[in-house]
Amino acid sequence: MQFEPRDQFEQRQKKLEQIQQLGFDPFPREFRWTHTPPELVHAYSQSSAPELEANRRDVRVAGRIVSLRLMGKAGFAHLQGSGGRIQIYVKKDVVGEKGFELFHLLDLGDSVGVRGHLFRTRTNELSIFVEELSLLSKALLPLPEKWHGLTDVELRYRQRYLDLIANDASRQVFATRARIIQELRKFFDARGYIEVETPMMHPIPGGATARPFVTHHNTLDMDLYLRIAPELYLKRLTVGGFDRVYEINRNFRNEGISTQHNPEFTMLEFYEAYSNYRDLMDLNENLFALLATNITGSTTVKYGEYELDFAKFERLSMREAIIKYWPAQLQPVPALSEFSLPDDPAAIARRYNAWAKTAGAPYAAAKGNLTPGEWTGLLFETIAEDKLIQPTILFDFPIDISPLSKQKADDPSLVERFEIYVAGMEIANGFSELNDPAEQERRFLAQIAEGGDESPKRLDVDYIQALCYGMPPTAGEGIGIDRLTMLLTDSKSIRDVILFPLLRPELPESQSDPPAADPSGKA
RNA sequence: GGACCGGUAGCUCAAUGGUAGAGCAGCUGACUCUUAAUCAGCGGGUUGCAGGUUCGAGUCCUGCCCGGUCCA
Repeated sequence: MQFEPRDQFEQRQKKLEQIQQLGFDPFPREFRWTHTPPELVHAYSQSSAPELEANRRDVRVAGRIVSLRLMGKAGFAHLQGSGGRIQIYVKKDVVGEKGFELFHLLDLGDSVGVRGHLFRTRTNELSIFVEELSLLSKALLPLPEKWHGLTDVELRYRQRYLDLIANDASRQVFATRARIIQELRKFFDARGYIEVETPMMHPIPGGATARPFVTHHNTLDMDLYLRIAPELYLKRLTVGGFDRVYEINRNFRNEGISTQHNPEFTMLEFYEAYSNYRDLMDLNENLFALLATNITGSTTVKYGEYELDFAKFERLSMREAIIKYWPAQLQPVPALSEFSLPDDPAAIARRYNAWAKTAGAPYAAAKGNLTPGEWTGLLFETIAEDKLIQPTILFDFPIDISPLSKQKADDPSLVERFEIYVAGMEIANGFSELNDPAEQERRFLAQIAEGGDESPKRLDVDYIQALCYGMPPTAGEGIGIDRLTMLLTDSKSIRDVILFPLLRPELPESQSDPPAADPSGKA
């Protein structure tokens, strides 16, 4: 075992041995504490020095040493734990010869426990007057610099534990993420939903259009796919009579990595029988306003340069969004009716692209031949998506890009589907679920016929069979938890809200070298 | 995949093509109310990797690795 910086690592190991020689266990098994550091700071913030002296408070506190000021026969340190820190004062007279020797052998980063009583220093800082000091765990490697913390983003992701120790803001993000998930559970539990867990390994990947990760089960000798979405299993449960179900769990998509994409990401999916997509739109407006208020204290949330207002959602059809954000320099603006004839979306795209080339605007680049609905979707992504900053419900999707949604009664080229966009990001996707097994089979077969990496290879007969037993009219939705957390924590990269985002592994050479004889002659 | 930016001590950062530095952390010593403790002294580098240009490269060129941002 040998890590950089070698000199400090060895120095700390030497101290560890000295601590053992004093008779202390450098890695004891437990410490009984009465308060966390932030609990004390909060509970006694108003207690004056005379009050604390008159009414002695005995406490036992554990934490990591994050600052250390030694002065001859006394010293101060700050203990950090549970997201707060408190100062301790250690005096040789009080802790004794051995206790003070231990204090001198401590380093920044060590975990310690103290027993003592509260007092205030001359500068009025609430502190613990230590009567007994225990080492709880020796840190053999030094912490990042105390003043600037850890700023190297690569190190923050690779060694998240250091980021969490050094950067309180990072700790806060993940604490907030946990509260968001708690709030979501409360919201759905209160509405009579039950939480379920469905398979992460699927024999046929389904429920989304994405390239899956493949793995293999040896005993059954079968390939399995890490799920790209839980959708088809959750809908089997609505067939089974779970009329309101939700699941919060990971999805896996074998695709690119960006500030908005991680190959594994967390999704909330929920299904509600006897409701349609309009009901879910209303539910979302309530949910987002409530979440924003409970998490940030207000329905208006700062995100980068924007003030997002979750109290009001704009509702736009996909076609309306394209028209609304159609470039002003390119006239005439297409009319709504121009999207309905089979050849027209492609024609609109051609006209847009011809202009985009000369204007240097984003290009609606199609891979292969697109159907009219695919053209409409592509036009939306190219022209409008990144303009949807304020919370927006985008609805009326083309059927061609919505294989699991129910058609609109008055226009079978469209489906009862919506997505929620905030800060130019897709946050949620919901629809009235297609529950006609014959129509679902036709759509699956069309997908398979189209081929490609992102299409299913086999018909999910089992799912069609489930629909044949009758699925009630149902509305369902998925909400991306990572992106939602980004919005509510003002984070601009998904990696800042995922504890351990996927990174390319470091070159192994640096740490696998056996320690050789030192050729430099130093030592 | 492409463009641009970055990688220097454990951490945070300097260094016209001309002797690789500072602060923090570390080590030795002093100090019984400090708090970015202070004071005196000391050690610490394959400048991401491999080539090239040059009398001389952290700096310029080429390739590669890792990361970031934007685009596809």
